[in-house]
Amino acid sequence: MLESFYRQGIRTPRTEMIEKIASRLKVYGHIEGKNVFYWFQNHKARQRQKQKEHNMANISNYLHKAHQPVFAAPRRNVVHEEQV
Amino acid sequence: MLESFYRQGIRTPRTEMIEKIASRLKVYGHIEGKNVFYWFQNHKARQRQKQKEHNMANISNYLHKAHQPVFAAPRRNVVHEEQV
DNA sequence: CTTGTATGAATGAACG
DNA sequence: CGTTCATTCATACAAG
Repeated sequence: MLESFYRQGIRTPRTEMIEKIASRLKVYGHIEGKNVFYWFQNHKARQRQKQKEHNMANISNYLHKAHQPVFAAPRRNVVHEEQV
Repeated sequence: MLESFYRQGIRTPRTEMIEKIASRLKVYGHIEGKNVFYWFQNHKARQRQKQKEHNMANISNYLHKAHQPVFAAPRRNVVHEEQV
């Protein structure tokens, strides 16, 4: 249920929403508002973390295997070539 | 130690007090004034949050379960309506 | 049993 | 000040 809310775009629900969700979850056990709050906090953070690691992996992969320079700006009038 | 200060009523200490506390805490590690400052700021904020959730829980409880024929809710300091 | 991992909780730091 | 973010701690559980 929490994940469905998350998928619907809810990231950092307001206290009101939190309490509403918590009250619906209470049928399954002792759920408090702060539990819901922590869930969203953690889920968002870990989603970001995952995304970050994913990007890092891609970049790393790219730097090691790839062929084209990453930030290759069109060169013009290069007079003296330097080693980088 | 910080909590004892807090319990004694210190909420937003002045720079002078902050530095005094920080200097006493330095024996335990690299404590700076801003660390003490953040501590009081966070502690106060989270104390309020807790209180807020407590109130919300009561309200929620009231709205959902306690359908006693009460006509007036003689509550004061109900932090229920916020921005819309 | 130990090792790895998922997750709730907590807290320092910082933003708007 | 209220809220959000990043990081860490602690624990439960799974894999080996």
